[in-house]
Amino acid sequence: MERTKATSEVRQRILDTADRLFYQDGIRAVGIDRIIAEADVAKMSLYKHFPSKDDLILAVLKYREEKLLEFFTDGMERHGKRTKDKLRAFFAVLKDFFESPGFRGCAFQNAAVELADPAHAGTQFAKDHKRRFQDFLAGLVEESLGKGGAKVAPAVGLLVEGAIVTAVIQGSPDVVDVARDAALKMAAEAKGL
Amino acid sequence: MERTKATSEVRQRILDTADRLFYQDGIRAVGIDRIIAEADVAKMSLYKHFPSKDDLILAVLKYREEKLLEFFTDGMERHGKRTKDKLRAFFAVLKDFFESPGFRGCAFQNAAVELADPAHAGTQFAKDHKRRFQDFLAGLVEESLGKGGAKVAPAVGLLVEGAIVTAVIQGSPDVVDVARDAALKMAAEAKGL
DNA sequence: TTGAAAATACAGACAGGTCTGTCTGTTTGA
DNA sequence: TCAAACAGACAGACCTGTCTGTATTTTCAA
Repeated sequence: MERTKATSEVRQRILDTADRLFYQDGIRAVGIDRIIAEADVAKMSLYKHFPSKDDLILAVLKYREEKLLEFFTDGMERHGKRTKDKLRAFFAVLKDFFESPGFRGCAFQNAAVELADPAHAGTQFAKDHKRRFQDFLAGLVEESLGKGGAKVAPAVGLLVEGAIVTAVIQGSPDVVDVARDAALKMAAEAKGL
Repeated sequence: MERTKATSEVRQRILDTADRLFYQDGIRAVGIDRIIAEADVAKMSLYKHFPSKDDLILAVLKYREEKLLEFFTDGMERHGKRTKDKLRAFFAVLKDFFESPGFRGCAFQNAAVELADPAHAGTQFAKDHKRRFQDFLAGLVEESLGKGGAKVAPAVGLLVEGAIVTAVIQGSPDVVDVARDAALKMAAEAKGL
């Protein structure tokens, strides 16, 4: 297939560079000129693939969600060999995430804060992503607890979100242990009843 | 007295306006020109009170922490008349916060995300604020549970942080109920043991 | 009480830089 | 030949921070 369009190497280079810079320094702090310089492409190439910066932002968020899903599914499989409990494996991957170089929290959360506009497509996407992520997490909890999982999944989600923002602010991944222990305890008690 | 200096009316107007605009639209999205226009002051007046925008940002964060402390202490006293439990009163005030007009999450969290620079004085202050806030919360938990509170306070903190970011993303304050119920349950179980 | 000096604030031009997005023209490779 | 990418000037808006000069208010002494 000569779908050069969809898999254009230039387009991919722009996406990778923008993703890295947006996450590292913030969406508003990174200009188009810097992206094209570091991606080593012409300005018109960028604007051909992404008609505006807002379009690029949205494309980057979609791209990042793909990579994040991959990171978690791969990671859980890796950790799943040692840990039977899916929830425990999830928190192990979350810890990997916190410890990954350049970790600066949840890109979707950050985007929503930076955009500061509920009508922006990026904000909408961030909201949708959080719903999908919560569904994913609720699925894991239910695999561990059965139907009773639906009762504790929302609270586990809050522990995870809280751990993310706290890890960024504190500049330390240690808080993930607090979240994991609390989540496992909640799960154990829900199972006990 | 030279009270004109410390409580200068112009200075206060700048602080109030900048606080409102920074919280509403974001620190980077709000320029000096807009602040002086809405505060109805001259540009040189602003730069006399705050030598740079970074100085203004820091001053606004300090100012906001004062107001936040006031909001919570006042609110807890108000709710405390109906609720004996301090932790329960805290979550009632948190709900008030989520429902306040123009709610857009935690200003310190937002500042840390927007500044995207661990060395920035604003980022440092945000980190310090979170520690103080967590200490405040831990104090409440211990008042409810005695020494056992130290065990659950960190997890309660994560529930609160998670609730804040989730309320913003979802655009709904309802999630505070999830956090409250989970926190009270954790507290009750810690007391039972 | 009055009048001059000093501090404060206002008004707005300006410099030098950045931003997004457009345009023209050239090069490259299939 | 033709589409994609490169190179870079450019417009128009915005940014922070400086500067000059005027007006208002406060202070304090005669």
